[in-house]
Amino acid sequence: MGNNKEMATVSKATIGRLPAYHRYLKEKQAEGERTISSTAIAEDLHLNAVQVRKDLALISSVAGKPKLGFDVEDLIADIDRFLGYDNVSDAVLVGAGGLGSALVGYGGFKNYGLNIVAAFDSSPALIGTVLHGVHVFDVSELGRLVRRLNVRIGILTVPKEAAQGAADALVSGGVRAIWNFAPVHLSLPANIAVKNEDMAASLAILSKRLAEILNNEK
Amino acid sequence: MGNNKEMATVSKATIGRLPAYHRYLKEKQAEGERTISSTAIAEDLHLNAVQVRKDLALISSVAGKPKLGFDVEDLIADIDRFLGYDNVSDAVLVGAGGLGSALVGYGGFKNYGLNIVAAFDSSPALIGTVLHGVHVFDVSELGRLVRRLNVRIGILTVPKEAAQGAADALVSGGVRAIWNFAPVHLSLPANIAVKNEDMAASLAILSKRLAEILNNEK
DNA sequence: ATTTTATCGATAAAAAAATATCGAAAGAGA
DNA sequence: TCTCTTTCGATATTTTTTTATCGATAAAAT
Repeated sequence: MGNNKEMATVSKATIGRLPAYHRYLKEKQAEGERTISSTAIAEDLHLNAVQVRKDLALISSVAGKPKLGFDVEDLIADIDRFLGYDNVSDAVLVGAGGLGSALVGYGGFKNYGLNIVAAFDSSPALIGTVLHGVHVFDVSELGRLVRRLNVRIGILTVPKEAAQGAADALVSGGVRAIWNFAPVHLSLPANIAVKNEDMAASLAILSKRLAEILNNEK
Repeated sequence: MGNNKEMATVSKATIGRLPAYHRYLKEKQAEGERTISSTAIAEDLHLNAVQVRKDLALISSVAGKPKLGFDVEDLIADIDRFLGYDNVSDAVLVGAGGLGSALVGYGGFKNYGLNIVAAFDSSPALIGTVLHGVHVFDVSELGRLVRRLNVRIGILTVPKEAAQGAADALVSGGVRAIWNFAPVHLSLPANIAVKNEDMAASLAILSKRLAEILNNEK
C-alpha cells in the first residue's frame, strides 16, 4: 500500500539530492527563516533552480509563492515523510572493526531513519564487547539473531574476503537491503537491495576533477 | 601536457564505474583468465554490455577480439594509467576520530593512488599519537604543514560543526581537492574540487529501493 | 493604486546517458 | 573447408536528466 507511484517516478538522482535539501532547510530553519526560494537553495547548493523546483515538486505538494518561495517547515516535513526519517528501521552491522565501529559510533543515523541494533564480528577480541551501546555478537549467530530481531537492513563493513559470505548470511537471515562498504561486487538475488559505498569510485571522481582543475590552470 | 581531451570527454558516470571494472578484472586475472568479454563483465556487474564496451573504449585503446573479448592484463594497465593508480598522490586527513582513524587504518588507498601522510585533530588526547604509522598533529599546525608537505588533497572527517573551518584551513594551506565525509555542504572557491561522501544520500537510495522491492511483493 | 520585481509552475529545448541494432570478424565445431 | 556462434565496434534510437523560456502571480516599492 501507500503511494507506489511516487516510488516509481522519483529518480535516484533526485533521491540522492533530497538529504542535502533537508540539511540545508534545517539549517535555514535554525537561522529563523520561515520561507526559502528555489533560487536561494540552488545558489547555495550549486544546483540549478529549475532542478530544485522539480525535485521538490516530485515529493511535496507544498506550493511555492511568488516573491517568497516555499514554506521551510512544510518542506522539511514532506522530505521527512518521503525519506522515512520519521519512521526508524532497525539494522545490523557486520564487521565491528575500524569502519564498523566508526559507523556505530556516529549516532546520527537515527536522524536518517536507521537504528543499529546489533553488531557482529568474528574476532574473539570484539565478541561480547559493547560499542557505543551496541552489543557485538559472534558472526556465527548472525542468521539466528537477524531472524529473531526481524531486521531488514544489513550494513557490511567486513574485509573484502569476508563480504560475500557475510552478505549471504544476512540474506538467509531475512535481510532485504545491504549497505556494502566492502570493495567487492556482491552476487545476490535480484530481490535484495544493494547499495555499494564505493570509496574507490568517489576517490576516482575527485582525482579526475582535481586533475582537470589543475590542467585548466595550465 | 597530458591528454586533456580524455579528461574532458569521460563522464563522471563512466569514471565511477571504472574502479568496479578494475576490481573485477583483477579478480578474473587472479583466477587465471587471460581474456574477458564485455558480455561477461556486464552480466557479472549487472550492467549493459554496450555500456561496458563504450566505457572501456573511452579510456583504453585495447581492441577486443571477436569471440574472445579483451586482454585482461592490458585493460587493467589502461585503467591503472587513467585513474592514476600507478602514480600515488599524498593527502592529509583532518579529524582523527572514529571514521578518520578507520580510513587511515584501511591501508588500501595506496592501491588507489592515495597516500595519507599526516593527520590532524584538535583533541589533546589524539595529538602526538601515531595511527597506523601516521602522525596526528595539532590542527593549528594544519596550514603550515600542508604547505610544507605540498599536499593537494585533504580528507575531511571532522564533526559537521568543524567542517567548514577545517576546509578553509586546508584550502589556505594549498589543498585543491577535498574529500568531505562531514554531512554539510561546504562553501569553497570554484577552483577547488570537492567530493561529498554523503552517507545520508546513499542510505536514502538504499531505503527507497528496499521499499520498492517490498512493495512489489505486495 | 499602480508599477516593479522576484518567484513560481508549466512547457519546451537541449544535453547526456543508456540501450538497441547490425554488419563484420574470428574462433570453435561439424 | 565450411558453417555456426560469439563478440566486437560503429551507428542509431530511446530514455533520462538537466537546463532554458515564458506567462502568471503576489509581495514590495513607488
